[in-house]
Amino acid sequence: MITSPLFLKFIRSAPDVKEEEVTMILDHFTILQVKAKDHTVREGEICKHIGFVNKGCFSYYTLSESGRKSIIHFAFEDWWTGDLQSFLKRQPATTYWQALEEAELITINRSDFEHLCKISQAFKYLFDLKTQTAYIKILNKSAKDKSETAEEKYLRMLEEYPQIIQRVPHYDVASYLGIAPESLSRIRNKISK
Amino acid sequence: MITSPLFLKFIRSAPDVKEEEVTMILDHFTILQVKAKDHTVREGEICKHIGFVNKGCFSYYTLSESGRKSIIHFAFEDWWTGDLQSFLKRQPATTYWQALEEAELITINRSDFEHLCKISQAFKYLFDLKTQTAYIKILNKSAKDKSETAEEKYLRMLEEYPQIIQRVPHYDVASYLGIAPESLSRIRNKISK
DNA sequence: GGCAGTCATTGACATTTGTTAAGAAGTGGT
DNA sequence: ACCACTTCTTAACAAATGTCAATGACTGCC
Repeated sequence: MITSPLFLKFIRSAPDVKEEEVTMILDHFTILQVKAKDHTVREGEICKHIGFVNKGCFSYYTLSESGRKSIIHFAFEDWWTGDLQSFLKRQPATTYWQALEEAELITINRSDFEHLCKISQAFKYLFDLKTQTAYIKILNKSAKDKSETAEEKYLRMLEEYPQIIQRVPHYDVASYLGIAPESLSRIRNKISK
Repeated sequence: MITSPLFLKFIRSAPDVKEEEVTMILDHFTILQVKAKDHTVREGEICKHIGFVNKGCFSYYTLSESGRKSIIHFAFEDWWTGDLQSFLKRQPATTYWQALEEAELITINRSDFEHLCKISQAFKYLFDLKTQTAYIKILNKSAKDKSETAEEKYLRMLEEYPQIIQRVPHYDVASYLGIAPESLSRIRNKISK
């Protein structure tokens, strides 16, 4: 039985959800311990489960043809992990998901997910809302990424996710910002003065 | 009564949808003619309706504090328009939506939308799927935008949306690519050789 | 037809960022 | 404690992009 307060809070945030339904939802999930640097999804594989980050943090990225890593985003506590396209459509994944620290995921597999969506209005609601919110967020981010300089992006990141620079290797932060690690160093140096 | 083949095709793409339900869905929509350069949404306003682009094309963008325009994307035939966050949450919009050509929208207002989602499983399904697909698309795009040069982004845009460069002012294309109009000119000049 | 305004292009120059290489600092394993 | 390895930083130079200014093409209006 899942007891994570973080996850419980998330489930109970659905409108008018009864404890009976909460319990039923929880029953569909499993705890998964992930070691630092392990991948939970790799390109080409079918993503078998999505997971709620109860502890730790993940990066998700793509590799270009030339082998260049491009970090799309990080997932900290309270976020979901997994290649959505691969999970939902049972297609090969196009992204990698890697734990940057020892982590704990609260996971659900594809068939349990489908079943749960059918029997729980609350869970379906939460999932669709999460997708909607994430979509709106990345649209806004996309606009800012186009108009800001690297330094402005870095400062905005510090405001929005001050934990990133502490918990994530700087070369991954640089990739997330779309710049070279050396450029990030320069920017940090300039700011510290 | 809406007769647009494009819109009908979209509605009928829902699984197991009967003609009765299709008719009911259509009844919730209204045709809106939009003149070139008119805005359907402005920052600060509540977005009253979302619209299916039956004809024409739109740009949607944000204005930074310094007044700088930043094009998030374009919407051609078969896309939806409207500030989703504003529409769904009844909050002031953060984006502008502008017709770049004379256009025709098939629109629905907020309360009809809510009603329709409740009475039509098919419509709710189509809307959530559209959001999901758009989300996945922009995630993939976000990754590429970070790792590609401006020239690569321009070439990719030409492959994915060859119509853009014909139908949209180049300074808007440049903004969409996140570069200065002069840089776009240079890239086009270089490629044409 | 002429005029004003907008848009795309070009060139010169400044600024930013990438690349390459080197070294310093930190980390983990034995 | 030592070594190997990774990460971060710095410097010098190259490449890409932004900025500013000027020009020509085009459009719509009177």
